[in-house]
Amino acid sequence: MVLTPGTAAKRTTMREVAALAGVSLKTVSRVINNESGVAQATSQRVTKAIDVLRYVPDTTAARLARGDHETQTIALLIASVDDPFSASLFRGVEEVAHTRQVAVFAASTGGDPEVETRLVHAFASRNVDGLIITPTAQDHRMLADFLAPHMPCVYIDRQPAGISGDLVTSDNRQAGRDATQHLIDYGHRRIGLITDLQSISTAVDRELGYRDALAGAGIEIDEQLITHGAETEALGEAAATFLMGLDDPPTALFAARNMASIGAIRVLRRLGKLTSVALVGMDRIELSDLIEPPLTVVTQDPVEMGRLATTHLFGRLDGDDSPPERVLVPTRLEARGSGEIRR
Amino acid sequence: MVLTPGTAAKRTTMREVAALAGVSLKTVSRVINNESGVAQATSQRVTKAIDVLRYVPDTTAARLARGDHETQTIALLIASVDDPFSASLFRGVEEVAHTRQVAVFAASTGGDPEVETRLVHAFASRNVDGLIITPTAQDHRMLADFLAPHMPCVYIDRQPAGISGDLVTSDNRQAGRDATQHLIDYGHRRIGLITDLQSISTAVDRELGYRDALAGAGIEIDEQLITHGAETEALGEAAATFLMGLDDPPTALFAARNMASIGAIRVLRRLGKLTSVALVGMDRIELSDLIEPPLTVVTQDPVEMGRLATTHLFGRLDGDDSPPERVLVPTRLEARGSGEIRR
DNA sequence: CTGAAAGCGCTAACAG
DNA sequence: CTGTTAGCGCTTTCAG
Repeated sequence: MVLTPGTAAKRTTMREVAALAGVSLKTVSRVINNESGVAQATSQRVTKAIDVLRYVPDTTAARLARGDHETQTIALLIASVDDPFSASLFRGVEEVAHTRQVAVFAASTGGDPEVETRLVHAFASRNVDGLIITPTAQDHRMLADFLAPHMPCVYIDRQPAGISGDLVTSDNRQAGRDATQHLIDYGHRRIGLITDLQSISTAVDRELGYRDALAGAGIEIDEQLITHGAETEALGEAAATFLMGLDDPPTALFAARNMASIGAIRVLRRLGKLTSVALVGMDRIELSDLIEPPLTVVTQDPVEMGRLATTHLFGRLDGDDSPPERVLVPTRLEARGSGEIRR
Repeated sequence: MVLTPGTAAKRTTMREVAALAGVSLKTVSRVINNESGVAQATSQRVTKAIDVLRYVPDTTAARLARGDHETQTIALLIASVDDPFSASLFRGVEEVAHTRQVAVFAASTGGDPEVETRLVHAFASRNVDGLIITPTAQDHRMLADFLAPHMPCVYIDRQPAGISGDLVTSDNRQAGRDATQHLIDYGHRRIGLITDLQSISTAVDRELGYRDALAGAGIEIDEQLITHGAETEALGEAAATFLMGLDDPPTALFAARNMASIGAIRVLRRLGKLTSVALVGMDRIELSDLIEPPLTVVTQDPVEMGRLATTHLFGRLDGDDSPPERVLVPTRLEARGSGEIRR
């Protein structure tokens, strides 16, 4: 069967269905919406006409007519739809959204505040019921102010700058503490930290956890061992290279971001130090259990984060007007080898 | 700054803006749409009112009024938003969609025909301008028939069963040929094939390529060496275990799917045969260059596939009504170690 | 330069 | 059980 591809066609309207079925508009409306009180025969004539004309109701017009302000649509703004962590957030969001028949627009901000703003406006004018956003480094006061009266927004993964809205995030400080403590437990005192931009709340929190653990163990902090800005694999490599090139290099590394972890592995492998320098990475990374030694990581649960954020958003849509809430999702250290190398 | 979360609120309407600015509806409409012929002063009063009321135009109503049938929205149905290959398709789609200010709904079918059908209907009634679908194994005649008059659809990755619509796919047969020929070149004659369900066109094509190469080399095909259904990592493992357990086991494996590749690696590693049995995998897999030996793969270019499909879809939306087209995207064999183990 | 009237595709409220 | 009227938020005529 070969179909003509069919360009943007004019849609069949309810009026045409009514005409073909020989009934009024309202009757068609009734059968579409399963309203009671339509005779079997009439209903069947209408259904037939719908089939013949391949009629698809215009929910958009229905919503308008109903004076209903819900579009059953939400938008998700993430770093990139292509990034495994973000994609898992999406998965969780989708799971919960589907239970409500809510469709989700997803888009990548690429961490660019301008893109983020443009996307928020684009989705707002499309009447999404709410938003879930991984905020960029920008000050979010303007954006939140813009959204506040119109539509609920739940932030996910990162704390937005300058405001306090609903937030679902990992317990990043604890993650940093756990990773660092684990390395301390294996005898390390010079632990290099490879983390993201300081404008990103997760990076800040993980660093705080790192500092907590060192302070708790009475280890003086060497600021030289703390690097920032490992946004990409390449920058992670650069940071690891820098650290390992120090006069008194660290005996262990905590790579506090998935990309940074991969960069660190590459550098250690290149230097032949994969089995002598301890490494704790972050996030689940495909195949990281098959390298030698398998990578010890602190994992987050992005799917659950997505679920929680969406549930929260729906709560707001259902009228929950309690103060903004902060949901902390626990992380887990998974010891698999690379983090258990003694000094 | 603490904001009241703000539940689903009633939006400001154009009428209210007009009232506040002391002008008519139409004047507000004019400034919103940048129509010429509005006095500076008037325009400014309106802009002010818009700001004060935080008015966001309802594009949905605008479209309805305009009799415009484009919503600047498309839908993407993929296996899972969480799967790396699918996510990259999405990335490509997004890239092109954004150049047109088109928003994209994305959703996972999970390979379930019922879910797929439900999603198609859900998006159709939301008036998406078009669809991009990775078809499930189902017969697509019904679905295509349903869509044909209303909205263009481009299939991506897999050939839909029973119909011939626009399709963007990798040259899977060539991929299968390349992988197999590569192993033959390294002296192998017993090559195990781990591939997906036979209802999936990509799996069938890769198998055809496998058969082509063997036939071309005059090697008789041992049907025992051909396994199907490796949809998941676990099933990939099962297949590899089965193959390696044969009386006369293969000396090389072609794992024709990303998940299958990972499963095969695990099995070979477990058997201590990672360096003695040659392995060619499929698709880019994070860290697969860091295992020992690094994984040789045939890679696809999903981002480019996403771009092409979207460009194609927009072509249809712009009135291109030429016959359905099949776009083949080349694949590339990347030799990195595991595939260059001689018999 | 600005406004009033009509109507997009649909549903609500009320009739019959 | 079914139809009529009005109107959602906006844009298009077409007049001022």
